[in-house]
Amino acid sequence: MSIEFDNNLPIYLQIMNHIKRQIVSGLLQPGDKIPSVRELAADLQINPNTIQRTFQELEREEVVETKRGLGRYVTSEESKIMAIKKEMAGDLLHQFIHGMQELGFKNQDIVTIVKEAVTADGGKDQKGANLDGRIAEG
Amino acid sequence: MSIEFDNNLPIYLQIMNHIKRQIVSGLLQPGDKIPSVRELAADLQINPNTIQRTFQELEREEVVETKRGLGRYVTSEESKIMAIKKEMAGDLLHQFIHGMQELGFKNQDIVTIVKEAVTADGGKDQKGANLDGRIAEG
Amino acid sequence: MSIEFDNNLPIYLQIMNHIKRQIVSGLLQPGDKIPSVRELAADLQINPNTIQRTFQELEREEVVETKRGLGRYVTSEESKIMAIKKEMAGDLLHQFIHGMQELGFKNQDIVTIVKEAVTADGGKDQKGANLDGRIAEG
Amino acid sequence: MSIEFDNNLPIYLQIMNHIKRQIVSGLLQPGDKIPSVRELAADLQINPNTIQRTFQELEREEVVETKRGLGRYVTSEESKIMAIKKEMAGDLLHQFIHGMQELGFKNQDIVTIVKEAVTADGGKDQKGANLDGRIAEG
DNA sequence: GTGGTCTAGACCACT
DNA sequence: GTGGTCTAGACCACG
Repeated sequence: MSIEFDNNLPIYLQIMNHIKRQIVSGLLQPGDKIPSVRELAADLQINPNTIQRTFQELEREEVVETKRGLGRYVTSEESKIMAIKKEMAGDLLHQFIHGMQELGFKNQDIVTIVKEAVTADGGKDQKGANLDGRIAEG
Repeated sequence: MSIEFDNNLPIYLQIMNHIKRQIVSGLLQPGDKIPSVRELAADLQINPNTIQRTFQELEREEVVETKRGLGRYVTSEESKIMAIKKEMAGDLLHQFIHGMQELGFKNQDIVTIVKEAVTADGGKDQKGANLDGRIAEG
Repeated sequence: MSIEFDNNLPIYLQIMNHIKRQIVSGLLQPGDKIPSVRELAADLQINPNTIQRTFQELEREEVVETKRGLGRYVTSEESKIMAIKKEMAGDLLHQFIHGMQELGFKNQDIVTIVKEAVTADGGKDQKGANLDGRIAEG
Repeated sequence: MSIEFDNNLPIYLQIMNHIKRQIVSGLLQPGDKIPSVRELAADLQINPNTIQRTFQELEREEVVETKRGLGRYVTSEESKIMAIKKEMAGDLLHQFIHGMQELGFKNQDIVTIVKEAVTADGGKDQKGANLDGRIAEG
């Protein structure tokens, strides 16, 4: 595991999101063991306190469970994972559409922009590409 | 002008984004005078220093210009405004598509979800609606 | 007359320096009439109060003199002009050499850099050209 | 660290330049920890907010980096430091030569004046010394 | 301990 | 009246 850290967001949140994404996308399966605090801390070169906080929060959200003396495991409740996926996707969607509307884009434009971005190269590094036409109209 | 403040983000950034959106969406035109520090501070019930910080950052991004002793004005370089709009839209787009891909959605699913969200109700509060089907497949 | 204004320095100071430079370099001769406040204000698109302040300061430095009802004139005391030239040149020189020394340049390097800059193109827009070698050594 | 403050320039800029000079001249090495906000504030008898502002600007220029919870460090990119040194020296050079030319000095005179100033006493307080001859000719 | 943000109130220079 | 800077003191999140 390796993460590019963004200075604006707390590290523990970034790691949290990273793990949630791994779970939601299936990379970590329900019931899988997750690394120990000290292991992950060494791996990511992060203060163990920060990792500890990450896990605390994940536990609070019932994404991982602690088995005493054995370690931490991804929750085996698949419905919980589904709920998280739905929540994360809903947040992304809402934030995107709301944001685009505030910038003055019309709904139809938004769909077109997404379609173009996605067919172009799969979404990597096309920041702003294909946007020019829409903006001129917007 | 009135803003609902979100506790997670610094106030000065929220005001900054608010003004950038007003400019980019055409509500504030190039060359328009923007409120004075004291005026906006009184209006929003925010400390003048915080407003000052907001404007300072907007100036650094060349979105507004100061005319000494007269006040601050929206930049009259329309190309700059276009660039900002493109940047803001590109960021939103990238964040959305990248995020959805990390959650395990396929490109075609992403397009469909956006299309449904947009045709449903115009993008307001549809958090998670219509997502269920796609998630089951993803 | 036209001046490119730098936002960091007060406008009245910039105009002041501009006029002093014109005098010192001979462009304005001792005894020459200088423009009236309202004339210069209109010409430079500057608030007349600012021009007024400019002239006040120039008068305080005895660079210009007012002849009542006739207008303002460049001082006819050539020794005064010489003194100003010497002062301005001395300031420039001191600021330059002191600054370069603080950056870690040796005296011999400073001379070489100036020589190269001056022989290159006369001092315009060669910001940093020919500096590379010296910096590596410095 | 101690600085003589000049009332004309904002304190935060003076501290900024002071630190940049320390870095550029090698007194602070790449990767070195710089004093904390509170520490430097106490040391210089300056309000911590002012120091904060100083560091914020240095960060914007990528001269220092923040490691969250740990402190601030001189950038380890030596090329960046070189670029800063080049920029600072270029600015000094340009300002000096351009200024002297505006005063009516010829290129050869400028070189001679610098040479004399530097050989005289190393650049300290020779304001105007040795200038007289040149000025008479200029 | 570190930096980041915010408030309150003040003074100054400029137009 | 405008923006720019500075002080004093406070609270918070992060590591």
